[in-house]
Amino acid sequence: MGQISYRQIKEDVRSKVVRGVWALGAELPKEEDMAADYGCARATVNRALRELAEEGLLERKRKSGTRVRQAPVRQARFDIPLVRREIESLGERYTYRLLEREETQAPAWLCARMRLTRPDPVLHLRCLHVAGDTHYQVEDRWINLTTIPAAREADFTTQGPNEWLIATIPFSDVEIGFSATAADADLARDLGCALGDPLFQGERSTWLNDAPVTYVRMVFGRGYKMTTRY
Amino acid sequence: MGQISYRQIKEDVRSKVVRGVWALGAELPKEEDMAADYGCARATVNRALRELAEEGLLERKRKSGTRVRQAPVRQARFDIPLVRREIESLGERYTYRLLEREETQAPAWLCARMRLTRPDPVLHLRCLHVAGDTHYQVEDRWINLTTIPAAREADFTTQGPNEWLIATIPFSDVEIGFSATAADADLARDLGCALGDPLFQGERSTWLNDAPVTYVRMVFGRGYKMTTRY
DNA sequence: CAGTGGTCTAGACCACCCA
DNA sequence: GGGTGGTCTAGACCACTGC
Repeated sequence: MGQISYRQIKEDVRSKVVRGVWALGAELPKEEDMAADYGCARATVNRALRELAEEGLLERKRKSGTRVRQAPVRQARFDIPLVRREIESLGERYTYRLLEREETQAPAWLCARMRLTRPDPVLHLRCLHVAGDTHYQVEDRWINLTTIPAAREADFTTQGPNEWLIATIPFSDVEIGFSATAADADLARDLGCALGDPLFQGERSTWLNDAPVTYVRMVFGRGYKMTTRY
Repeated sequence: MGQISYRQIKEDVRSKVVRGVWALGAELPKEEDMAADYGCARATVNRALRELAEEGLLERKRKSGTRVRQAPVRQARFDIPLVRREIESLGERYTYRLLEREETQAPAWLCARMRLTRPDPVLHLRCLHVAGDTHYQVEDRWINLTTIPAAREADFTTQGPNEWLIATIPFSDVEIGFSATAADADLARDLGCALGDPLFQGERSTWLNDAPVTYVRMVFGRGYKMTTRY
């Protein structure tokens, strides 16, 4: 007879919840008893239950025990891949183009986004990522030159700033947000859509130990949908 | 002297990566050696490294060892709370209104979304979630009456279908997606925005062991942004 | 204060996978 | 084939928290 794995226990518990054996809010046996039932060590049950709790299915408290969450926390995990990889994994040819490059001082709205107290010098890049013939994403990138002076010397005409940054700078904190926006004249031109079209956009600010690194606004072509399953 | 915890090891490793002690792509010592360095059991190091790998910072392979990911997988986790809780946590008063209710057969596009082979009978609800005075979200809900016949008897005039479903039906599989859409006449009226305004929307399909449960389209009021940090 | 989960240990065997 | 991570065990002590 083989040992039971924590994965099997996870599946078994999940199934019992889904089948209604354990209703929402119901209390599960304590780890020790479950270990005896499964004929395994408590640590094995512990790992299974701990991971299910992390996934949001269970709720655990010392002393009071383990119960099925009343309102399962529905948390979604999205992979945020490199645009290039995303496009290549679609089977399309990836093309990159630098549209604009300027050195300037951080405008007020950017100071707010990057939590700057002074208008630091920044490198502003505007890039286009193309999938096959489709204009896939416009990347509006702002790099803090006080934190990352090396960005001044980098060549962004063949490699996107995202890839350069990832390969060069580690980061410690990230703030990310998704929303809808209307295509302005620039976006309509660069993404090949109509003025005012609704577009999906992501914004991300990155810090390295409180030092502001970069802010990026990624606007996707019409009809883009960010999906996941679990 | 106290024992070292797996959390401390996680922080230490994270810090070494961020400080560049271990560069991107670099190989870490093997678990056994690290355990000796930290003066703890291998299982403790294992848990720390395993979790860091799960978070996307490290990459582990049997035989070849543990290395720092070249392109840290940037995965974002979003909590998908109940609208009511989301609004209440903003300190606003939550109001709910049922706008429309009809029993019908699943149209073709819905069959595709819910992976139906036949046009099952469905309950279609259109609801409004209000935060204070602001029209926060329009919920377009379709419940499969073959899978969930009890929905026919449920009263959705005071409680939103989302809350009812969560309290009533477990689920096993979820597909979720976010995108941008333009306000049509109905949305403009219900959300109090202009025709054609760009709106952020989420869609979610849910199954219970391959049985289609529900599909929902949630369209948020102007300017909504879904954010997270890590 | 007592019960339950949280974590650590020391050791073992196994599975995978690169060389 | 051998090295590395993956997992399990049996036992221990601890930390939190409801009673």
